[in-house]
Amino acid sequence: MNGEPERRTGPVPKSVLARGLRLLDAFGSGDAELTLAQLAARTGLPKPTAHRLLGELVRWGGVERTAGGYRLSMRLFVLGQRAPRPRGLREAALPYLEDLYEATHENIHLAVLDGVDTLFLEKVTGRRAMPIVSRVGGRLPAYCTATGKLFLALGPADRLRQVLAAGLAHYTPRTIVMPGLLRRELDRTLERGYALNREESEAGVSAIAAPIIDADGGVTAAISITGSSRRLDLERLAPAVRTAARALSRELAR
Amino acid sequence: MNGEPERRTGPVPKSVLARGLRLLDAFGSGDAELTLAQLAARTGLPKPTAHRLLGELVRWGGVERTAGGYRLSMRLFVLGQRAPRPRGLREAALPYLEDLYEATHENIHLAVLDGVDTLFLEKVTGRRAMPIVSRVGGRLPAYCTATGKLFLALGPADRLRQVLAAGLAHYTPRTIVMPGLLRRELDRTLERGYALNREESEAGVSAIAAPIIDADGGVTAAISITGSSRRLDLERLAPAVRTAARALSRELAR
DNA sequence: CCGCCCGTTTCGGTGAATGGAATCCCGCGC
DNA sequence: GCGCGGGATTCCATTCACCGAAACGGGCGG
Repeated sequence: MNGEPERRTGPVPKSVLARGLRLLDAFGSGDAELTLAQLAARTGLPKPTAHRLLGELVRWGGVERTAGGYRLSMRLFVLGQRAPRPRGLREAALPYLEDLYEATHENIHLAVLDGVDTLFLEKVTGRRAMPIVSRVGGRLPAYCTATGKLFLALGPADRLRQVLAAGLAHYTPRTIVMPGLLRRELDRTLERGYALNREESEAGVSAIAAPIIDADGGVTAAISITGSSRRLDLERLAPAVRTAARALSRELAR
Repeated sequence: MNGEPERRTGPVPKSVLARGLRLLDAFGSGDAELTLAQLAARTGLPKPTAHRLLGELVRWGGVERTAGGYRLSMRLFVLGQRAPRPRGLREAALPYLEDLYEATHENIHLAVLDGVDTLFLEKVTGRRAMPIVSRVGGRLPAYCTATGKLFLALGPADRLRQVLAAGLAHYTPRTIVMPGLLRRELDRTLERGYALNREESEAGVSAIAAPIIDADGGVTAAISITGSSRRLDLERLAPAVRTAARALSRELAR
């Protein structure tokens, strides 16, 4: 009936804390602000309960009231910045990302694997770069992104199995949706040492990515250059991304 | 006895949700990970209670267990990125910040006022920029930063009153701690239209900032260039920051 | 004017949450 | 090897914070 995606994951938890946290989760990336009724519907909580818990979240400061709704507040942003895992990585990577941006003036991403998705931890962009959908904190399926292919190609075989089990969907006509073809593509990725995305996630958009490797030889992250298919000569950019990725890997391993 | 700052703000709340959220707040920016005992002490919660609630936070995913402790997780970072207020501003500002970085190769900040502090929403930096203490999500007193002075100089008079009430402390020998001198400095800031910080927050570090103005003429944010006092010629940088700030203001007002 | 849907408030019953106490599990010193 | 201190974890009887159906108020559209 309504355009809202069904967000309910299992039954409503009985514990107050879990219910309150579910309210936070109910805010999707799409929605700037939500009404009480929407939040109650999404979380499955009775309206009075949602109302009471939201009141508490507002008092805490993580949520703020607006005329006719609720939205996540800056305080939550600040809290999130304290998380050590993305922070160290982002701060170490930033200089390298800036170098790549300056050299290419295209979109530069830092991403990690999260489940079966590539999750963008940082995005450096500018006026001259082609506008694309990705956002910091946003995600795309691993199988149709340059960074994601690295996690699949260089990671344990089980990862790919999970991705295939979850199913491959078309994002563009060029998205690789045949498991066999994807395997071939990942094999090539592995032997090349870098990954490509030729309009597989967004029409007209291509990318090249190189892996960040930890001391044990595992892929922990990836950096990519993304831009207009027409303008980008991916192969020509390979040395730059790979050099940056290798330098960052070395710095992180220290 | 212990080096931990006293984090308790008032008495322990009785509501479960507020208690759980207090556990999240207990993670300062300094500490990568905390033990159960530390968290219980900081929040004032009995150990079994803290243990139970942390278990729930871990199940939710916002906190993760490590060998011998707890830490904030990537999920919290992602959640924070969804907050609309900082996000729109950051995304709009990024191209301008990149331009400034490319032109100067110094540290570029985007900041807003939060209470009596300047809060950094974005930081663009690189290898050639002087390393400084500021971090995304971090804060410094408004009275000793270039961005902060703008909020005080261009904002309502009450802001300054609050800052003075909170007290002025030395961060460096050059920090302005005399209310009269600070007023003079803010007057000059107001008439110039941009703000300076000459080693007032960190030794050897200077900065220049320009304000982001909304449609009603209020300061909503500020951008700054920060670097080595020796290397930076602040006055020479003024046109660049001011132009960027004015352009961003116009874009946001649209 | 009326019906609809939203947000807000009320309130008595109840089970989720509580936290003191007991237990377990180290690492350390002797 | 053995006792000891400090942290983490488990138990469980008590209780009070939480619940949510129901009722209420208020704006909007028909």
